[in-house]
Amino acid sequence: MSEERSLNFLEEIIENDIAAGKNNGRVHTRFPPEPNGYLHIGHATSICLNFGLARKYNGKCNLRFDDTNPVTEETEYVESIKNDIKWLGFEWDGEYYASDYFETLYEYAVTLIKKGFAYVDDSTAEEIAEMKGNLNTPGKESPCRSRSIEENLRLFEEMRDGKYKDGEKTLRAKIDMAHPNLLLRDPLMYRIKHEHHHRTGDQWCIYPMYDFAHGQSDSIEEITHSICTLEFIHHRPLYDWFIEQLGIFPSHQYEFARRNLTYTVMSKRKLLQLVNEKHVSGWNDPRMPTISGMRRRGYPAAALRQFSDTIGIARRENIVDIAMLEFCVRENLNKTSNRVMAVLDPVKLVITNYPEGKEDIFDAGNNPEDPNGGTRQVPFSRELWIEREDFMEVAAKKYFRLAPGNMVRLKSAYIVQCTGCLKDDAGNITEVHCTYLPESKSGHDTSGLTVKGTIHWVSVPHARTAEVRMYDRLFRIEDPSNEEGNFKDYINPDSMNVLPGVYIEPALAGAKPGEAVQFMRKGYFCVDTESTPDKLIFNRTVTLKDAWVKEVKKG
RNA sequence: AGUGCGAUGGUGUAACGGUAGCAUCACAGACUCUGACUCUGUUUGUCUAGGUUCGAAUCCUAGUCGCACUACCA
Repeated sequence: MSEERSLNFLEEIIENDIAAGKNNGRVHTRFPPEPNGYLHIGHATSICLNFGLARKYNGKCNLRFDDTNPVTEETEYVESIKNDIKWLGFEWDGEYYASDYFETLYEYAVTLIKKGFAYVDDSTAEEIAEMKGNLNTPGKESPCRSRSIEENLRLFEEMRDGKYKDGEKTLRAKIDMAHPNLLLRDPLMYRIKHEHHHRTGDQWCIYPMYDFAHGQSDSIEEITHSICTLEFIHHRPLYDWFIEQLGIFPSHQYEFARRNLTYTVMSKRKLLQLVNEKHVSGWNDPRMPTISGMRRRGYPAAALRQFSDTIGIARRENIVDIAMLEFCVRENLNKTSNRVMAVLDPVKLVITNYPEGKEDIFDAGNNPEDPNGGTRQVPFSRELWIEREDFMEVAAKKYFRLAPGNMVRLKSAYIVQCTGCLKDDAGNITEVHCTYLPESKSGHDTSGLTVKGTIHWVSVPHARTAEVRMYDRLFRIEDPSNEEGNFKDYINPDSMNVLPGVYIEPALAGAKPGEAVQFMRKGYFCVDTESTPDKLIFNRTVTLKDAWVKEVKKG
């Protein structure tokens, strides 16, 4: 039955907490995106982690938008984020916004001022940076540090009332300007921004910094396990300090290593650049590692969940081979997608002993992996389209497709024997000729023959056409971010190859956007969102593994 | 340089003082009306040097290497 699976380090922490009766055994996580961009595969694994942990331990998981910077945040992103999480198959327990807590946060700040743990600083950004010191020299205390509590209270209220311009004053925590952790050298709690906020409008002109919003929001929601990536590890002492001084619910932060993928970039800044500079068509371009891009590409949500599960979770840096993701995609699609025939690079096959005008209709199984997958009808005639690469005038060794004298099975139809080919003046093959064996009809084969090769085909008079977009990796090297020079220098020039007139079998005529199929022997494809009944468009989701390609490469 | 975190096959992840395992990749073979899927097998690993111990990936010491932190971003 089910194998005993070892726990990851977060599950261990949680199980220990439950065993110790911490929080009465309650588990409450949260996924805290900032609504300033689209979610990517890294977020997807974080979503699976946070929601998955809550699910596993009968807990809850909130969705909380970390919207404390009105300059970059927009409602458009809120909607796309919610949509992506739902598509991934998760439901949040509470939908919250850090901006919901602005009033409470303000009161918390007042509390800290009253306790002498915060002060208003008149220093400019440059002065603050100057006084901060650096990695090996301690900082200097601001002249404002010794202001009286009464004055701080008055000034902070005036900041809120809009009496000061952007950057004129800040509220800082009073901790230790000589602390080896730079974040503890009197970090900023509030800054002035006369900006319109996507939810609170013009109600506020002071906004809390991440460090004075995130932990407090966790605490307000009584989050038990606040999970974030490793770069926030230096923030944890500050996270704990604020909670302790405030005496509020003690949420705890735990960090894990973000997961990187080969042949891609993950930072929002770089992704934004790809979009803005039109290297891709948008955030949901099928080559993008965004959730919306992968969805459009045809990656099933279940594959993303499986991927997240498979790669696990740890605290060491890593770069996951994209082959792992592709494996998960293939494994899911193999079980669920119907097989159909499409000829991407066509050459005509003429069956010289098949009467002109005659046709057969074959029932072809939709999915060998699914006994209840049903069948569809596929028309057959004297002239068929086949792949150009399925014929060789002189067969290479181990090549068992069409070549003069060779026999192959036409999938779901007859066995044919190649008799030769026609060429144009330039020597290009224009037609392949063969004869068929009537007694080899699929399902009623009495020929007694077995052939090594089976190829796919589409009947010429019955064929429909579609545009097929052949996608490949966006970058041509494993780790574009770590390479010398600009990451954009490593964009794969062949990341998208559009085939305008691919022949597809007629059963595909009514395919709807989002529908996933396997073009037999060619890969998994899905109908693009831009597809219409008049102009069908397919995206290549992922290729099939191809032992023949490897054989050819070996030479 | 200061502080913190980390180091297990090509990649990801287990082993919590007692047989270095799983997945993927690669390779070889079987099967096949998809050169797919499936099945079988193979190669490849504990950063280094000491120490503790009957026994060390695990504990200790010293080193090496990598990453993060010096935004009024999150």
